[in-house]
Amino acid sequence: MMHHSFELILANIGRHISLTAEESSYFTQLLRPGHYARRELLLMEGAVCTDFTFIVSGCMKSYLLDQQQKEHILTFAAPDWWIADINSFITGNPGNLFIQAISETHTLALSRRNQEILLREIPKFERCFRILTERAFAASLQRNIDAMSLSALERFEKFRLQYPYLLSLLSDQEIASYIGVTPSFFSRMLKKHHLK
Amino acid sequence: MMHHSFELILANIGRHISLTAEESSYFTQLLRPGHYARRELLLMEGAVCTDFTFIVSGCMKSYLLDQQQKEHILTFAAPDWWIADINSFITGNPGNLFIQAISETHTLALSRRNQEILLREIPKFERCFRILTERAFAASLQRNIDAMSLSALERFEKFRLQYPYLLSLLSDQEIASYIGVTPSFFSRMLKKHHLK
DNA sequence: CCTGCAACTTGACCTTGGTCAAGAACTCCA
DNA sequence: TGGAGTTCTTGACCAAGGTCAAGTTGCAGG
Repeated sequence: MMHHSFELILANIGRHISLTAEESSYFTQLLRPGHYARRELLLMEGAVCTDFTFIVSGCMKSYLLDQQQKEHILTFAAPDWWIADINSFITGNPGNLFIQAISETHTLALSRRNQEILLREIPKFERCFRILTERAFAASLQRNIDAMSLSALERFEKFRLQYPYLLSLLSDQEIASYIGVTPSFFSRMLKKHHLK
Repeated sequence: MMHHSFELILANIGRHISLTAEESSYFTQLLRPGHYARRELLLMEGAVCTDFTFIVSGCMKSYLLDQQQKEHILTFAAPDWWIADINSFITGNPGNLFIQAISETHTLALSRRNQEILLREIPKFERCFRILTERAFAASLQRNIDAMSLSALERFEKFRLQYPYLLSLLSDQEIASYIGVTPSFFSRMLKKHHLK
């Protein structure tokens, strides 16, 4: 069963580079399994994000609180995705994001220190992380584009087409926060367009 | 003088990895110098972005036109920065961004093909591009956060503090587009707050 | 030096989405 | 199974920022 829990992450990595059996086990032994209850925090504002975290099951979100303590969701992470406060992770400085479990979640964490060891011992992981980062970067740019050029309704339509799986896991508030509107406006919008 | 034109890019790379003299010259010979007049396009919507482009002097912007043909600026690139339509570059599909020179600009282009050769011949460049991408990714996430949690005025204040150098090169329309407001609102905002 | 276009400004009005507060509807355990 | 907290909905009102069009200013090229 130990073996079983690494299947998803090895498949994830295997999409970008191929590993021998030894390399795979070297890699997996650098991972730290974690378990979070619904609403449990993985990271708090002001803490240094020391881990790059892979979601095995469940779902997490990263968000920040603005000056008025309003929550703004930056990303969701479903199974087979990674989550971190990248800015804090790469600089080593305290971050301003919270990361929280939306439902009961199993994770595998790769610490900064272990990532360095991994990259030194198996340099082809550089390639893997480059590709993962490129994709996440492209997704983030697209979100900037959408925020600038689409209406709230269009952003929601796009979200539901792109992440139908997440829709069922999230509260309306969370979807509203992600697309960048208030819960009350979101509720009105759904009603007006008979989307619920 | 050939040598001189590579100093900036070698310093840029040198911030992340160290290269021998041979590696440096292997790298620079994979670069294609380019020159663009003010307003000249480096990339058009619908074209495949085949190059990762380094700005030696001058300034460029990437932008898209929305359904109503309104321009939205995604990024600026001053000297010592890279610019590309990352999504098109990594997928090889036609992109939806334009890249255009704001002033007369000298560039060094690394094509996708040459990047592959470079990564194969000198694998430590994987690390370099991973780090460059991570930083660009962190900047993009921060922009998402700012778009969600700051007012137009706050976004402008942040922009002028962060990129004072760009302020002098850009028209008000371009700044307005980048911070995500119309030129007329931007003009009113400056006046209201005595910012000009 | 002048002209013609591009950039900026401004007025009047409009739209999208926010605020605050109160009520209705879930749910999750004890 | 029955509260106690969430979450969702809704009304009345508000504010940030957009639209359109008409000036004005500025400046680059002939």
